[in-house]
Amino acid sequence: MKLSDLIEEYIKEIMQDNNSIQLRRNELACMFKCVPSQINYVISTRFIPELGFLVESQRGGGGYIKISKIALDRNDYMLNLLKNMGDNLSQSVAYIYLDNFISYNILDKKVGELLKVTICDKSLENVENIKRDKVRASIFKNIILKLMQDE
Amino acid sequence: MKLSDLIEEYIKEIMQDNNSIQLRRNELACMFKCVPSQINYVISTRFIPELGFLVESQRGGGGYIKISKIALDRNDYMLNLLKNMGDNLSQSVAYIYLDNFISYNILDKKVGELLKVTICDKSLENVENIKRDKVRASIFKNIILKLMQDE
DNA sequence: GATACAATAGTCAAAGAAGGTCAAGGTGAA
DNA sequence: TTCACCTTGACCTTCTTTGACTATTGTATC
Repeated sequence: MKLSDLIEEYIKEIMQDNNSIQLRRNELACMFKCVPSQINYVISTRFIPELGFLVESQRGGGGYIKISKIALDRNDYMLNLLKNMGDNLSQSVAYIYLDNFISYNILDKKVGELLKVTICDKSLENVENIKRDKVRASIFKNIILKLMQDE
Repeated sequence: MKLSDLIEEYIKEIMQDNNSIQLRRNELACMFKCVPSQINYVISTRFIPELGFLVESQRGGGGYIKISKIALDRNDYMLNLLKNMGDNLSQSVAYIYLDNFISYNILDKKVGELLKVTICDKSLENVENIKRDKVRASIFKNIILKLMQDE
């Protein structure tokens, strides 16, 4: 398993019983025997707003990184996504959105995984590379619309 | 015996007790003293959907190739479709297939309707007209595979 | 209060670690 | 000989790890 995954797991572990935690970046880096910026990498790829996390930090003596779970209303979330996602969507970001749908019980896990398949690079292999993210965005928007309609 | 056959045999061997395995491409290539792309060749010629396999992969550090068996016997209808549907699929025929899936209880009605959205003409509006049915077929095949995945 | 220093965290680009694609050339059976 | 299949290597894309450099904040000193 990758270092980043381990760090992610560790943080999620200690967040299990807390909606909000505070970390010392250097301490964590030391604990996992990596450079401090690795922690930033983990946070910026796995504790993003799209996944329902809010990150705040403070530099200087006594500095910290604070991670909180934020409560999202499902419709607000989807509407927000629709408005802000733009016309292009990469596979990895799409997966993050779908994982988020799963964790907010908007989608059943199996259905979420099935939807990943409909927008993965492999399914879209016949679309030219440059247009792939655009097509994916279009499919994804229509999925959202359908999900909102079913409400 | 050819190298490709040996590699195929090896993979099938370790799949005997597992419906799903993960490989490291380079490791395997090293083990068989061949170039890594040979592994791709083996996979793309011998672990294809028509033969009952689903392949997923991840690049980058900690990357992998995952091969799963799909449940062939349980899914005659879908397998048949997969083999016979060809490389192009119109929206209307796709809808018929999905409706069939629903009536055979392969899919929940809601999920089926959601999947229709992912392959409808509107979702694929950014794909050139001539290529649309081809892209749809690709997405559809991947949906079938995922549905048949034996996990 | 201003200044300097120490203690944090952030940014970004390069290097590393996978896997993917494609086309050219090799090989063997019909 | 030909054709289908196999093997190889150069080049591409994606994700992770590392480190040099930067920015901010708290604290001690003047």
